[in-house]
Amino acid sequence: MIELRHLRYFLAVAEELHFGRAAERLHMAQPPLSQQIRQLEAELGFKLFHRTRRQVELTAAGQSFLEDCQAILQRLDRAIQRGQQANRGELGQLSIGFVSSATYNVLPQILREMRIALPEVTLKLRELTTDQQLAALKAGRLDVGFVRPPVEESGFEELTVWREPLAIALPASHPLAADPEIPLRSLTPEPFILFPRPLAPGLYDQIISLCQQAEFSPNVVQEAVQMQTIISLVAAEIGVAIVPASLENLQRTGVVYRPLVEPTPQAAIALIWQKQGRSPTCDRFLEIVQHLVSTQLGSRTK
Amino acid sequence: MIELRHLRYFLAVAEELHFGRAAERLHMAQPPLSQQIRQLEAELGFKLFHRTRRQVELTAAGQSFLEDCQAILQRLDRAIQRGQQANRGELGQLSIGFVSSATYNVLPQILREMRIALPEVTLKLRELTTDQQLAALKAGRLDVGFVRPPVEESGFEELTVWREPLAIALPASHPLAADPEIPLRSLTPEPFILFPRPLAPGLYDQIISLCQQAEFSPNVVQEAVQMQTIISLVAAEIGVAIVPASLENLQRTGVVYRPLVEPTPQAAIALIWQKQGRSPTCDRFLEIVQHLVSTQLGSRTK
DNA sequence: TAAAAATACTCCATAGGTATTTTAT
DNA sequence: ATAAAATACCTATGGAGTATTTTTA
Repeated sequence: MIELRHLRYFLAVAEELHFGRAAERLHMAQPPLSQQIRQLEAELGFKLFHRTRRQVELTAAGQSFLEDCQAILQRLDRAIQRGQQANRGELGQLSIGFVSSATYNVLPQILREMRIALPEVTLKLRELTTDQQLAALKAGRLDVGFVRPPVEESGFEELTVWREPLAIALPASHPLAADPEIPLRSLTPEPFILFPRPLAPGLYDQIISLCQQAEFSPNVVQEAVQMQTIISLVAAEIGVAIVPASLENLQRTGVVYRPLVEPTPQAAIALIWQKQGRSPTCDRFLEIVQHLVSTQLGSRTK
Repeated sequence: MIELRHLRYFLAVAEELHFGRAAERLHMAQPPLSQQIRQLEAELGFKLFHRTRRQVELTAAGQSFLEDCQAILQRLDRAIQRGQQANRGELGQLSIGFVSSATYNVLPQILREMRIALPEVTLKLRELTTDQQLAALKAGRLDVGFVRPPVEESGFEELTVWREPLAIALPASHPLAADPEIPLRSLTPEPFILFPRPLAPGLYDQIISLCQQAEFSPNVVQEAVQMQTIISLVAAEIGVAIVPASLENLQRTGVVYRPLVEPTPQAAIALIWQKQGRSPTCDRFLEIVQHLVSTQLGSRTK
């Protein structure tokens, strides 16, 4: 059976064209080297060298085999390198889920950082709702997810990466748009646009309870799944919406964002991942996000 | 030190994802297999498998390494195949020298045959004079040569691959061109075009002695190295030339070829090669030419 | 408790060493 | 006569086997 030993020995002899010197280079005696080459030739079924006692030279077949051998040994070195890289999480791919609103706050900076720190990692980005992400994480189709907390499921770890107040999105033509900030109670008679509760129950409940503190129940005239759609409906003057403040990064003609006079609950985005069975790539990603949160994103929290 | 054994074992375990079954497939016991994989992991510096006693699965690094391993083992198989091919002379390259006139008789068919029989052999064709070929053969820059005999040098083997009579090339406007064949003596007053003797002494001497049998010495007004040039000079009405009959395959307006009335010596082309140090490719080529000569070229000899 | 991998040990095949011979220059 | 590879023989490392233990689902 051919072993790498044979190839390494052959390479040395082919380069030195001298069994004695090759053996020296390999830190071994000459007879076992001769023996191993002989054995290799027997396995291959052809002679590698013309031996004329006084000088050794490659046969045509030996020349051909030499080139392949060099490539094979080189390839093995590369394979080891790449394995070690993958082991350090510097190679591979990472499936990341995110709620649409994450596009307007944490995602851009995190992706930028990833491209710098782990350029060889391919990111698979999938916009999904919080519950879709939970399902995908459990099925192993996602490595991490940016969701709207709370997450009730067990088996997950969680890191809050973003906190922000709520704000009002209203049509630019609306009379209240003239004010720099808006008391919640003044929205009592307004038609509201909201997303279906199962989509992000935490955020949904925060919005409803905020209204209830102002002693009214929002008059929901339209539901929409994506934040972009909600804002489009506001632009169409269907109604107003209470949204996370970072949505103001989604500029759209006909829509203005105004802060609330009252203190609002903080809408959070959390990064979640499975406690067990993480890939090294995933670990490296978590380290990077953790570092970002503690240095930059964390301090920006409003 | 990593050996192919390790890679083969790893491949089996990675495919079976089960040490017991993999060991079975490898016709060995399970403990030494576990040991070898463990050893491989130690050499590599990273874990290949997540072992949870009840199930084995590849790590990310293991996945990466697996792909490379498959490629490496496949490449080795191919390397052996190619080495064996080269050993049989079905792979490699062959440097072939030839005198310009060989282009008009033996070369085309031999090259055609080579392309069919040994398509993987790259032919390096070099048009050289007989003496240049001898020098190149001795220096190892040529494997074989098609020359004009005789070859005086020792250390060569020789095979006559072509014999042909001599013929007259003369301007179409020449009065003798009207005759179907020409008596040599009628050329006595003509200006002759000939090549320098060292270029092909055998053929040169044949031409001169032919003239002397007709009791004249040719009046050489112009020398030229290549057959093409000689024919061009005939077309330009500089003179007439005695050439190997197969030159009629070099049709050129203004030139006609006529046989001689007298029997002429046979101009031969021989294939020569060094007695020692031939490559397998060269041997295969010689076999093919030998076969062609004995079946087709030989019987065509005029 | 049952299935599978790891551990402990034993053995022998063979890689590699030493001494010597052969061979070609 | 000499340099270099081949041959002969020996040694001991380590690959592979058997028996057993450990682990977790």
